[in-house]
Amino acid sequence: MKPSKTKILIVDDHALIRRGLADLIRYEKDLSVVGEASDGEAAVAAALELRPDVVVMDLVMPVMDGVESTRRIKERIPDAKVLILTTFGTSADVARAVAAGASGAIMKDASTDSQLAAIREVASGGKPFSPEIAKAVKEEHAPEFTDRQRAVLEALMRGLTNRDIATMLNISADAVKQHIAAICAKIGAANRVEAVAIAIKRNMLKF
Amino acid sequence: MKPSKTKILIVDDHALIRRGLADLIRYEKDLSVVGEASDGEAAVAAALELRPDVVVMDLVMPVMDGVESTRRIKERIPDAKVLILTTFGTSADVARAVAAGASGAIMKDASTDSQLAAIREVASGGKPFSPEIAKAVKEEHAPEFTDRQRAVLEALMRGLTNRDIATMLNISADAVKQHIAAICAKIGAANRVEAVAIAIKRNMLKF
DNA sequence: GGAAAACCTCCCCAAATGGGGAGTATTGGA
DNA sequence: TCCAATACTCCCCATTTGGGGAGGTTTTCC
Repeated sequence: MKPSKTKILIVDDHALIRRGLADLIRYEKDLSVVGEASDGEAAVAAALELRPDVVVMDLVMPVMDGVESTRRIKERIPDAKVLILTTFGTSADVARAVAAGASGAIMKDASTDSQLAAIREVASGGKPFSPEIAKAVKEEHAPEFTDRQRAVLEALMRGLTNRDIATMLNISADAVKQHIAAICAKIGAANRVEAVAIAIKRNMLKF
Repeated sequence: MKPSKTKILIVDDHALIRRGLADLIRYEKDLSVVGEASDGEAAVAAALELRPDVVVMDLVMPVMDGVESTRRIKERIPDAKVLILTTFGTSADVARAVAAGASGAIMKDASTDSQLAAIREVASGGKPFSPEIAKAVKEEHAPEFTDRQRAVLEALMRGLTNRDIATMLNISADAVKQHIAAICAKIGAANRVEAVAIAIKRNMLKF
């Protein structure tokens, strides 16, 4: 019996990405794809059944996203390592996925060599991060919004005025103004318009 | 000599997607990957050299995007068919790519079967579109912006005031207001804030 | 216990915005 | 040729906004 291969579960809603990754891993002697899943919920089920060493996980998926799926997998199988595969280095979701138990994150457009290296690194207990992601996480320093700020931002996105938002949240219009000022200060926007643009760009808002 | 295979050029900045697509095509007797490119500029050069029958083209890429690359390839090699491979069915870029000469468009998250079918269909002169894309293109009915409106929208996104934009474009602030009103009317936004949010969501703005 | 952060109230005021209306010029298609 | 669309000018006026400042509460963390 040869030394056992690292068992990998691939989770991505794009068949092409799954196929690319599987093909990439196929030629590696120490790695082996044991299963694939196309959404977060299926990933949890597959992980429970297949007991992979490493789960390569996309973030944006239907049914259940990568963050929630990571959380559930780590809850039930703490030994499984999760490597996030992301398109956007600037996403706050990466930080949330790490908080949920992910061991590392790599860009989808990184070289296949560095992707393989990242898989091996999480397998051996390391915490690999793409330079872009490390930079983004460090620089942005999680300028996370409070619940209130997020609620205001979502209302702004829908074109509501301060008065509308105030009514919706049962607070005064002045309070809304202060929330908006806090949001702008936090992300360096000149006004509500830029604030919404920046928040959407940085994936800080669901839509 | 067997009947010649359809020659395919793969253009995508994600190595995993290129690999997935190449692996997908490898097992098809009538199709053959003759080359790959990771950006729009390289795609033009590769197309000129390799003379592919079909170019499978991503839209979002560094250096030169898929729309411009499609335009240049069709200019020089009118016989080459371009099949757009897109993540977002709602993108106005798809409509622009078709205007630039693309023969069809398929979603990245479609089944591999339908992706292969789309490749064969463009090769034989057809115009395949994913149901989502056809629907989006039809429903949205191309609420395309004029150049002016796009310029204003991009300025709004950066948090500029009407006066700032007026100065930038060398027009009056009132003209800017009218452009904004036209934008809002076109996409059904209540004000500039929602307009920016909608435009970004629908991928009508580069950022 | 005290500082910090989040959240809220009210006030004032200047600037920005949005919604009218009224008119001119240019362009491109029916 | 005329109509529609685009693009611009100016005007008025009500509403919205941003930026102050000056309080108050609660929760959380050191």
